[in-house]
Amino acid sequence: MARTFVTAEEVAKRAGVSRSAVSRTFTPGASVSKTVRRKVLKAARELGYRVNRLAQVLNNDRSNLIGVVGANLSSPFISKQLDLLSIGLLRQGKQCLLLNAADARQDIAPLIELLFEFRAQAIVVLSGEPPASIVDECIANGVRLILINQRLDRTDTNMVLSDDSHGADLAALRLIESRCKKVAVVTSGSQTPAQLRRAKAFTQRMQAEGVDVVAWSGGPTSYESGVQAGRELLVDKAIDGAFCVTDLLALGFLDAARLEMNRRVPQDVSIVGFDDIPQAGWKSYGLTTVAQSFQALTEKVLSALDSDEPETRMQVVPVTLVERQTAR
Amino acid sequence: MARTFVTAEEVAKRAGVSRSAVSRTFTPGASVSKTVRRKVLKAARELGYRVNRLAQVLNNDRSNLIGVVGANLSSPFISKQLDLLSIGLLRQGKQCLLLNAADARQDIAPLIELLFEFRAQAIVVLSGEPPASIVDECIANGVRLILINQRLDRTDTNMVLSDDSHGADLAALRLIESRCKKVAVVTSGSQTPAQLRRAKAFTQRMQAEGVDVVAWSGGPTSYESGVQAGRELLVDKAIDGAFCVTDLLALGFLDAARLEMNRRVPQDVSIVGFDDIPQAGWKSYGLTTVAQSFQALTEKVLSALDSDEPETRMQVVPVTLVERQTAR
DNA sequence: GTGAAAGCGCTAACAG
DNA sequence: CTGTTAGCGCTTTCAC
Repeated sequence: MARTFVTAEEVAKRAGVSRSAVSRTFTPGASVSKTVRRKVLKAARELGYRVNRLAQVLNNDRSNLIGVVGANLSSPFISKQLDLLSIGLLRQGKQCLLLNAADARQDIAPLIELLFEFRAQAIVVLSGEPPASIVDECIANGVRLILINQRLDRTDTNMVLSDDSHGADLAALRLIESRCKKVAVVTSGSQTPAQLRRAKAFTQRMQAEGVDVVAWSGGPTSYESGVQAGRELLVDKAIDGAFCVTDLLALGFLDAARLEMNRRVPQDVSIVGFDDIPQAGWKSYGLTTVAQSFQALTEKVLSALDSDEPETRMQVVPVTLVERQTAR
Repeated sequence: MARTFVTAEEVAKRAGVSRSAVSRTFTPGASVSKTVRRKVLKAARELGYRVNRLAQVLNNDRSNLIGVVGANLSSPFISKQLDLLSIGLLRQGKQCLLLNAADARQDIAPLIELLFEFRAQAIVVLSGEPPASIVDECIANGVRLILINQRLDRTDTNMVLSDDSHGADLAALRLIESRCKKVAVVTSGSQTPAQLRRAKAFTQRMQAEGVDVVAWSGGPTSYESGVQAGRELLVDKAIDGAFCVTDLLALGFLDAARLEMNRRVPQDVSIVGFDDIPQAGWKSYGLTTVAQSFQALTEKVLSALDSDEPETRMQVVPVTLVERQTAR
């Protein structure tokens, strides 16, 4: 079993040229004669040579490594983001170093530290909130930091986020249109900043309109938590509407309403979600929800990564209400 | 602004010791005196020093980088695998270099080449089939290759896969138990080897039992393709059972059956899926399905990565039938 | 236990 | 255009 990779030196020897000639052949804008180039490529092919990017970086200091940290990678929402992001990165010729925070409450600071050690050029945070000290260090070391759906109160970081408050407002207006008298707002126990923003904006609007709102919160951000919420809340026969700050919660709530608590949706209770994950569109659900544009979010992230000097610090991506069948 | 990272040399200077002392301090099994160590650590902290792993690798040649290539990263099945895998890797102190093949038909060879350039220690293939030449090169360069749910006809590669044929057999037996007379077997148009194995084993068993089987195939591996299959197949009133080689297909089929084709499930038609993705357990579905153990699959992969000399080349993970409500 | 010095594989600045 | 010569940041003999 051959152990070590072929080096440029070996290629040079075989091709009968200098090391630098080899290097140049594999450097985009270098000047090499056709003949030398051909000889080198031939030798390289025969030997199975590949540049060692790690060694390359040592000189360049452009690692092309983009750190991606996030938790809950199998949730429909996050996985979609990751999918689009990783495709885009590859297209930009960048590599994606993925660090899974395992669960959202875990401190992501150590992961970011690790990314420093790999000299990541930029770090994209899909979920979790980096402590201020880390943000400072990113800046100090020239590592670009991009936060998704995270709103930090500082102007020196890139943030791209969906318009949560407006989305929540759309949801509120829709439920008002349904003539709801008493609505629930359900969040998960992990109360991320985004969830909080949505719940708050929703509640404000509803109360402004004189509608009763009861808040529920608990469990992880999952289908099951939604079921639980439905089970507990719908004991109250007066509740005729619900805003679940996440589709996963909404889908669980919907199932609990119909299949356990014996409610007709939307006749007895109107339900609105947030995210527009694929499952929201499945025929058994047809969830009315506030759609985040995964595509748009990802594009903003990618362009922030690509530009040399990021002019925009906070980019808010618009959301839209997707009307399906769960709101009267 | 693109400030450069602090180097070991600077730390050495500040601590008043040699470079080597610094290096030793950050090398697990090295011999440094308490005092020197303390001085170094102090200086390092003050300066915000981090070892440069990239430079480290140049000497070590243990990059700790594990390449992961796959397509369809947002499908419930793949994303779950990736989630578990990335958590496990981190726990093993390895880093995950993620390359998204964008779509399954894309050749993954170039991605693997790229991984070579990064001197990945091992490569895990979540989906897609690497050409033989690439497999050879992995071996030649001492890069361990691990294929998930891929059955290559060679003994020099690590493969971990679910027991597809047995799973398909379980599905067949279950439908026979339902007294089905004419069943459909639905695969997606991308006909992966795994799908083919399932369909084949199922068909064989059914025909052996004298049951009529009609095959359907089309579209990507998605919910929508399942819907399409249901729509087209259930025009035939005689069909009273279906085996969808993937849960995503099964869920779509189920919805089409109930909501479009006016069938009661399981009374009129029994449906069995494969995978056991989270959605299969959602109350609106309650899909009877063959469960792959994501956990077990991942564990095998992780242990194959961890062991120095992989003894087992092909590891088959058992599957189980999860009885819910879609089979009579 | 410690420093000096020699690489790891590559790129870049500098003569020719 | 090409080879020679320095490094990039780190680890690792090897003497002391």
